[in-house]
Amino acid sequence: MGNKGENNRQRIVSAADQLFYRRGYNQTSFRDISDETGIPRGNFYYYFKTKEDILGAVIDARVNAFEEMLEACSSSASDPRERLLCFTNMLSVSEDAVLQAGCPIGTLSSELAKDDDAYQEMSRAVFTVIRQWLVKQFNALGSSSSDEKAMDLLARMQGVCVMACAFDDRKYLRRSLADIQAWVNSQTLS
Amino acid sequence: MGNKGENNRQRIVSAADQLFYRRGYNQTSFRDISDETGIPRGNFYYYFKTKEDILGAVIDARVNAFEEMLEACSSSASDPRERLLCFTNMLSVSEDAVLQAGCPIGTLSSELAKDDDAYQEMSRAVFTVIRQWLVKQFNALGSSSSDEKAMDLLARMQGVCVMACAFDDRKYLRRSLADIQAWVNSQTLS
DNA sequence: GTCTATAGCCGGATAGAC
DNA sequence: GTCTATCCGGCTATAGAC
Repeated sequence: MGNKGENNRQRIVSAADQLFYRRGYNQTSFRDISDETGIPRGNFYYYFKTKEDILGAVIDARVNAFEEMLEACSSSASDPRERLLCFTNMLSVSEDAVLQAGCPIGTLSSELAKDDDAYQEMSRAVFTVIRQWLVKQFNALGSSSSDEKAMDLLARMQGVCVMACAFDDRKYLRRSLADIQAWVNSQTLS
Repeated sequence: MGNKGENNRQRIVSAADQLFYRRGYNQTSFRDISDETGIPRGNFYYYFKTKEDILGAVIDARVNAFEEMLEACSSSASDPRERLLCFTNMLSVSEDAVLQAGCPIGTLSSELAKDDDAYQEMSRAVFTVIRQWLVKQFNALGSSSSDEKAMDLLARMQGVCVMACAFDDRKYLRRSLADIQAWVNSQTLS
């Protein structure tokens, strides 16, 4: 009952997470994950039944990571606008990664939409966690149609990621984040 | 000197175009294109040296198709706002496809960003054609910072495509297109 | 639990007959 | 120009020793 196995499992998920982001799910092979972790290819099947199962574990890990991040934003301020700014600031913290590979959630979702349908529903979970948290913040601001605003904010950030990555344009990314944050600040507390 | 060869070449590019859109570039095999066209796999190498060359031809075809489409929008109206609305209406015309596979330009760009760098620059060409046309229209409206507005409009449309596809949400897509078009209409002719 | 070897399949690419 | 047969390598997945 040692937890060495759990360590290895986590290391596989963590490496797969990074690789799925930087190369894409379909373009990441077991060999890549093996090279990254030093764990032999054959061992993966002790922890996971299929590659799809690894994808599921990666998505679970991302859901957890975003839940923690959103919780941290919730804790960092009581003003919902401040919380929303904390969330959008992700685009600044991850600037280099966004320019190179886009948004991890958006690009995975777009990729999986072209594979089997079951995959796409898995990836939607990450968006859903964020969407619901955003709805809470807009509700706290007394907004009408909070879900629409949540979707609008998500869409705006996704669009900025797509374009910033497509043109590898750091200035555009920074300007657009500033625009988004100005919009958030304009959301009045009724 | 028959043009039968040119026909086959076009049929390959056309089938590849569709498949790259619906399944992704990396997930489309020569076998897929062969099944779709009835042209044997081996023949592809008479028309193209590598799969990458087929990608190049597909991107060229898309550039041409968008140039024609934008030209049609230019011809359809003299009011730049009307022209911009004509362009954004693409999201309505391609509703089903967008819900299933996202934006053909954006998703290809995101996919290729994770492959070799050279690929990504190829795919940027399609965005660039549209971007320049949009700048012209905003200039005609007397806008300041037309390029920023062009990028903002593109980003907004990209974001809507990502989210509409992720949630397979037709209502959201329609509402967001209406929002975008309202924004276009609010761009005053100075 | 860990590791090696390998099966079985499919990918892009090539050779060469017609 | 068209088509078939095939090479070679990489992929996921499995078998089985330790």
